[in-house]
Amino acid sequence: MAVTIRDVAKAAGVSASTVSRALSGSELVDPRTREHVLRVADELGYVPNRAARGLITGRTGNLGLILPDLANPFFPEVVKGVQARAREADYSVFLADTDEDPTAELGLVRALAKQVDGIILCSPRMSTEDMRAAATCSCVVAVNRRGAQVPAITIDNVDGMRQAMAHLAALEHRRIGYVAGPRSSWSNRERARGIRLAAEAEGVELVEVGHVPPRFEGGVAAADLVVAAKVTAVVAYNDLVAMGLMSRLASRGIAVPQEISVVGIDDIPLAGMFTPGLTTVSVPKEQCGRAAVELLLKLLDEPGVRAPRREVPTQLLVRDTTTVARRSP
Amino acid sequence: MAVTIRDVAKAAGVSASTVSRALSGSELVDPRTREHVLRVADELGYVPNRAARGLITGRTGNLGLILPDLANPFFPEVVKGVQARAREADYSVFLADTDEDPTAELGLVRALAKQVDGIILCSPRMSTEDMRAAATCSCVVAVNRRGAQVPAITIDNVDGMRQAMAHLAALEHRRIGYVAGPRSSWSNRERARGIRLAAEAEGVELVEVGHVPPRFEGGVAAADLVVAAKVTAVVAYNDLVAMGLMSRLASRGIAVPQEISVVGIDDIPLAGMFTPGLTTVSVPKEQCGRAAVELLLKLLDEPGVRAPRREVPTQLLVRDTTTVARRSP
DNA sequence: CTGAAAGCGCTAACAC
DNA sequence: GTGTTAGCGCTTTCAG
Repeated sequence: MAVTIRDVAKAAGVSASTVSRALSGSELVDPRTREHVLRVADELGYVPNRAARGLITGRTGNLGLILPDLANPFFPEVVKGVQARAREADYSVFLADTDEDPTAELGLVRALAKQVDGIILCSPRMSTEDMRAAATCSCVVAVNRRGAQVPAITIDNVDGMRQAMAHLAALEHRRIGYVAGPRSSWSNRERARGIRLAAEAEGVELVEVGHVPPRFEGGVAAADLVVAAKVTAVVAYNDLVAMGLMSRLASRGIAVPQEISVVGIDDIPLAGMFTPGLTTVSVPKEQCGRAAVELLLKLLDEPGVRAPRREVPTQLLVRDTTTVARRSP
Repeated sequence: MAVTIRDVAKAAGVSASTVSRALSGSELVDPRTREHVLRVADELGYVPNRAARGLITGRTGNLGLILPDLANPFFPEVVKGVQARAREADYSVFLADTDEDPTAELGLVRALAKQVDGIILCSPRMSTEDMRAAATCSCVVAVNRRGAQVPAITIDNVDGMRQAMAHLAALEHRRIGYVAGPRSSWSNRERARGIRLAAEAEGVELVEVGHVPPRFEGGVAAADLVVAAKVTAVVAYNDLVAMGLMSRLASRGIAVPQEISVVGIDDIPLAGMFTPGLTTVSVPKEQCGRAAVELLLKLLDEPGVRAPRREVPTQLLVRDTTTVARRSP
C-alpha cells in the first residue's frame, strides 16, 4: 500500500538503515549515497510514518491544544498562533474544545498524553489540583493561567487594567464599574486585582458588578446592574461582555459613550467592527499562542528547567470610540 | 516509564495477548479473567498507546480537519461539531489552518495523511486537481465544496438564495444587489447561481457587485459600489461581508434598512449581536461538522461506497431587522 | 561509511 | 480460553 522505508531501500539498492540515516540528515553517510537515496525517496513519494518513528524515538512530533470554547473569538487567534509556530517546527496540532466544562479537561489531557510531546492548556477555570495532575501526564504549558508550578504564558492583566483605569481617570471619571467574569477564572481574578489596585492609585471609586459568563449574554445580563450602579464608566471582563453590555444599553436608549463610557479587554476582531469601535485593552493573542509553543519546545529540549514563565504585555487601544470625558454634573 | 501492556500482563499473571483481548472487549476471553485484567490495568493507570496499535491495525483513531481561516466565525462552529462527533466515536482531531492559502492545503493533507484515518477538508478554493490528489492520499470528505468525485457535505445554497430573494421580493424590492465572494470559491459560485435563478423566477433585476474577500473588509470595500448601483436591497456573500457593508453604509450616513435592506448568509454568532440584528440565511454549521464526521466514519467502515454526498438545508432567519419593504418611490 | 539485528507497544494468526 | 510467535515501520546499537 503505502511506500515504506524498505521500498526506498530496495529501489535505491541500499539498506533501510542507510535510508533512515540519509533522511534524518545524519553525517555518517556518504553525500553521494544520501543524494541518491533522497532522489529515489522523492520519486517514490515516500512519506515517513511518524507514528512508527515515535514508537522508537519517544517523540511524536505532535502537540495538543486544549481550550474551553472556540466560539469565543479570543481563542481562534491563539490557535492560529500555535498552528503557525508549530508548523514552523514541523509539529502537528491536536485540538480539543471542552465546551466550557473544566471537569472534562483532565480526561482530554490523559487521552492526548500518549499521542503528543506536550500540551498547551488554556483552562482558566481548571482546579490547581487538576493542573498538577495534568502536568504529570505530559509536558504541559498553561496559557493565561498560573498555578501548580506549571510553566505558563500569561498576559499582563494588571498593567492592562492600570492603563484602562488611567485612561478613564484622565477623562475625569470618578465612579467606575467593573463587570466581573467567572469567579473561578484566573484571568478574572487578575483583572479584578488589577483594577482594584488601579482604582486605589487613581483615587477612583470602584463598583464591582456580578460575576457573569464570559460571553455576549453575560454583558446583556449585567447592563441593568451597571446602570443601577450609577457609574459614568465601566470596564468589562472582556470584549464579548462589553459588546453585550452595549447592546443592552442601546436597547434601553442609554447612549455610549455620552452617558456611559465602556472599555473592554482582549481586542477581539469583532471589537473593531462594531460602531462605535470599542476601546479595549489589546492582548497579543496570536503571540500568546506562538510563545506557548516556543516555551513547550524549549521544555522538550532541556527538561531540566523548572516552571519557567513568560508574561506578554498588553496595550490599551482607544478607538473612535466608546469612551469620553465625563459630562460635568 | 509509561506502563505498557506487558506490565499489565505480568501484574495480572497472564500473557500480553490476553490483556489485549480483555481490553478490546473480545468475546474470546473468560469473563473472570477479563474482570481481573481490567482491574489490574486500571490500578496501574494503563493507557493504551494508540500509535502502536495503529501501526498494526492500520487505524489511528485520528481525524484531520483542514480549514482556510479559523478567524472567520463560520469555522469555529464547524470545528465544534466535528470535535463533538469525533469525541463520541473516540476519535481525536488534528486541526490545520491554511491561512487562506489554497496551495498549502495539499501539503497539509500529505503531512497528515499518515497520522489519520480520514481528513475533513474545508477548502472552498482548492483546485479540482488538488482535490483529486488529496483524495488519493487519504479518505477525504469535503465540506462546502464539490468536485473530483470526493464525498461531500454541502449546504443547500441555491435554496437559501431562493428564500432570501423571495423575502426581498415580497417586500417589493425590484432591483437587488449581490456582493460576490471569491471567484474561485465553490460556495460563491453556488450562491451566485442560486440568486440568479431566484431573481429570474421572481422577475427581479439583479446587479452583481465585484468579487471581494470573504471578510469584513470585503464588505467595507463593496459598500460604495452597492450604493452606486442604486439597488434598494443587497444580499452579501456571507455575514462578515454584510457586516462590513453595513459598517461602511453607516459611516456614509446611509440608513439600513430604511434606505437599503441587507441580507447575509451563514448566521454567524456575531450576526445576532449586532444592532440591528442581521437578517441572514442560517446555515447549520455545527451540524455540517457532525455530518462530515458521520460520513467519514461510514466511509471507513464500508469502503465500497462511492462518492456519497449529503446536503443540509438552509433557513432564512429574519431578525429585527435589516430588511424592510421598499419605500414607495 | 554501511548492513544486520534488535526492538519500540501493540495485535492477529496460529497453536495448544 | 489462553499463550506463543511474528511483525506493523521505523531507528539505533553493534559489527564489519
